[in-house]
Amino acid sequence: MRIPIDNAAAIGKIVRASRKAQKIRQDDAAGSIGVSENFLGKIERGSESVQWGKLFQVLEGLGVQVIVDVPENVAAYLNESASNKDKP
Amino acid sequence: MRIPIDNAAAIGKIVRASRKAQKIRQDDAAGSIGVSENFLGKIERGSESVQWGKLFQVLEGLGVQVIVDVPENVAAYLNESASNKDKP
DNA sequence: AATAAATCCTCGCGTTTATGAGGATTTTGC
DNA sequence: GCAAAATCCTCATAAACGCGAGGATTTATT
Repeated sequence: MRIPIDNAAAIGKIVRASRKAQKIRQDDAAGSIGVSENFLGKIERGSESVQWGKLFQVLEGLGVQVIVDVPENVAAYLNESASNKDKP
Repeated sequence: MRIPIDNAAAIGKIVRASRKAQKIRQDDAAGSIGVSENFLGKIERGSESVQWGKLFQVLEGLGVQVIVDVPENVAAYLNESASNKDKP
């Protein structure tokens, strides 16, 4: 099930729902993922000032896959300088 | 074009490619988005310690849509306590 | 090759984070 | 409605951030 993230805080609801779907407490989830309970709570409440790396770690730990949608022409600029033969 | 993010640092390549596809310099992109050039560079280089809110702001500014993929059963736990009639 | 442009990196500074522990407050189960 | 559990919030501290400015290094242009 794919869900678009419209604002930074929206990721919190995803995290909470994912955790609850697995029937585990904040406390335990935080512990097994390797962050503090306080921090996980902050994420779930929609704090935007959390570190990306740690947030990603939580998403991974809860089985949430992150996907980005970019314009087609961006593809030509990925693989930085790996024989960029299609750049206009 | 949808691209899965496998590790926190991978978002950097997306940001850089998106910026280059628009042919704007770090300097200008950073300015118009409202962050420092230094910070945008950090993101593009894959720093994981940047704040989620600011990273999201940059993604938005560059037209990168963020999507998450969660297990189906998570849906029942979104809309926190809005008549959750389908929770097992 | 040489110059100019763009990106990267370091430094110091003020501010903010993440954590742990403790106690409120809310939610859940009986 | 009560008691227990879960979540939230506050506080203090060490650590790390984000910014600005300056100079290196890389990449582009002629």
